[in-house]
Amino acid sequence: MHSCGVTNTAIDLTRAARRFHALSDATRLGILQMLGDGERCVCDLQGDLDAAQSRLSFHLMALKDAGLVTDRKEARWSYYTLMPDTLGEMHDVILVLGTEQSKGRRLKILGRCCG
Amino acid sequence: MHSCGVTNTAIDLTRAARRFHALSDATRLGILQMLGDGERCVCDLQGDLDAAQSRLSFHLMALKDAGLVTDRKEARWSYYTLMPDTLGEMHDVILVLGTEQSKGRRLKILGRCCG
DNA sequence: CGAATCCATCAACTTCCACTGATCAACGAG
DNA sequence: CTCGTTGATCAGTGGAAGTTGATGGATTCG
Repeated sequence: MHSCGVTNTAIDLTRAARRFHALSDATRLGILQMLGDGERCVCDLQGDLDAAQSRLSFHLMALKDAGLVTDRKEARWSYYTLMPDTLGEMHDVILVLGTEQSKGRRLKILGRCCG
Repeated sequence: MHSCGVTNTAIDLTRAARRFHALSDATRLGILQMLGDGERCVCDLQGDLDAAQSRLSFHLMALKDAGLVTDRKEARWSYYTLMPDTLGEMHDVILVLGTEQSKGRRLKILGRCCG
């Protein structure tokens, strides 16, 4: 699946583009950052990100469509969580992008990782 | 700078968003993929990506603005090259996003990487 | 039940992107 | 010098994406 094994892998560019689009907004990145600490309900995010409710809902939907988060309803609240595997896939796409054929460059990008 | 060391690092979300935006288009990802094999002139890309010249120019500009590629002029031609460090930074942003405070989750995303 | 909270959804509007076709500057070749 | 090639840039256009404010459904609490 997604490992640092960076195989040849013909990437689905359209799919990847859609996902990167989900990351191309500061509000959405802010949401992901908060979710990095664990599950959050919308009202929490609303307070911390100082965003109108409908705006937040819009961005959460975008993240959900991209497969970057999931939601869960409990009582009145909707809780959102990261889907770490998707971030993992995207991380791999970036690695592959910089490297395709050249193993040498790959290691350079990886830095001291996977050394 | 960008290493798998994934430090705390307050990320500049706006800057990151702008960069991810550059990756949010299949044509641009295609360009990056081709540049993974090494420097290319615009006319090469044009042939292989089957894109109109002004369209290509537009996307190359977007990639350049995002710091993902550089260009070099020689005679009649413009040659474009990847800037691997920028891809490296973005790769780190993704890692940090999934992790912020939680070291445990970080390792999970990294998979077998960084042991 | 009635009031309040949480959140998704909708319509209206604005802003931003991507694409096309045209033009133009730079360069090299004949 | 003239012509063909390379590629940047520009104006115009259609459509997608983001924002706001309002509405309504679901749920909880008094």
